[in-house]
Amino acid sequence: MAAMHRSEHDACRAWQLLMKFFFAQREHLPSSEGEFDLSPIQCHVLHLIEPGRPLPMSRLAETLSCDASNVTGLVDRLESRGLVRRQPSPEDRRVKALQLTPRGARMRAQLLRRMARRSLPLSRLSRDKRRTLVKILEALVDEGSI
Amino acid sequence: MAAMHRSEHDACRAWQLLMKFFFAQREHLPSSEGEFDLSPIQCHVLHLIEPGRPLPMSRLAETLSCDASNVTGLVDRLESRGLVRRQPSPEDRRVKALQLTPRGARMRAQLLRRMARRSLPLSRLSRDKRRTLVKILEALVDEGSI
DNA sequence: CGGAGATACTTGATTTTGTCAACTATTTAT
DNA sequence: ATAAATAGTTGACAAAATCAAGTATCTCCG
Repeated sequence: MAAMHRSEHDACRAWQLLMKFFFAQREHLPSSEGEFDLSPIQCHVLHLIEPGRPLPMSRLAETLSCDASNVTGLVDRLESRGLVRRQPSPEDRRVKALQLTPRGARMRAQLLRRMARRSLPLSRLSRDKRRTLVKILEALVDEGSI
Repeated sequence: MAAMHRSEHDACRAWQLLMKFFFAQREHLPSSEGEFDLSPIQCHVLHLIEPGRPLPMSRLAETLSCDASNVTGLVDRLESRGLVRRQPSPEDRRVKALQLTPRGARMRAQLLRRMARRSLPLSRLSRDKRRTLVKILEALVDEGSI
């Protein structure tokens, strides 16, 4: 620890903080407020499927860094609640793309609104910090290359 | 979505990016490289127990925003691997404080070193950005108040 | 002092997440 | 045309998470 370079130390610290934030944030997730009955992961999946932008299951597995069979299970549960639909792709009949049902889209919108609301840790940041954070994270997640 | 204020939009985006980063990160976790046989959560718990700083199980449950019984299970598994010890507190005989065993401390150190080195996305950031990120996350997680 | 209520942790039942290996169907590449 | 790769599913199972109920201990108040 003492022998750690400054840059290493920062990377390490950033990792720890991100993990802490991840867990801390679950407390504020709509899931724990009863009105939705969604787990944190289900919330995240709903967030990842943008309305009108079908998402192949394989891409979801990639984004979640998990096994494809896990995605099958996640989607099974979301589908059984009528939030998501599997749509077979015309170009490649192996792939099934995920689409929000109208109910799923409504739920997602509610979710986003709820997460953005006041008094959550994120909204307590100054505007500048929030914009800076977004920029740094965009670089990290490397969304530009998609 | 269209009706969302700019600040809400940023908070929302930051939330999505943080979640994405969290999942992307798991791919690079030591757990998935075989040499340790620890799940991401076990890594995080190990990270949270600082050597020489016994951590009451209730505080761990708080930090993880989860039920106490979940912590019991997590600690059971870590204890059975000889990484962690439950130490009954002398002042309050209800609480059990978690301590790293020598083996646990070694594992934790390795973990930190490994997390800092690796070609993680984090190390691609400039030094300045990394420092800024750490500062903003500290504000988010509100560690100052501890 | 003594009991009421709060707190820390455990146990048992149950659901959800997550992994792996094996399988089907389809596509790509040789 | 065949072989190899890819997308998804299934089944078996471990790990993570929740809830309700229970034990032990502590705190506080009359």
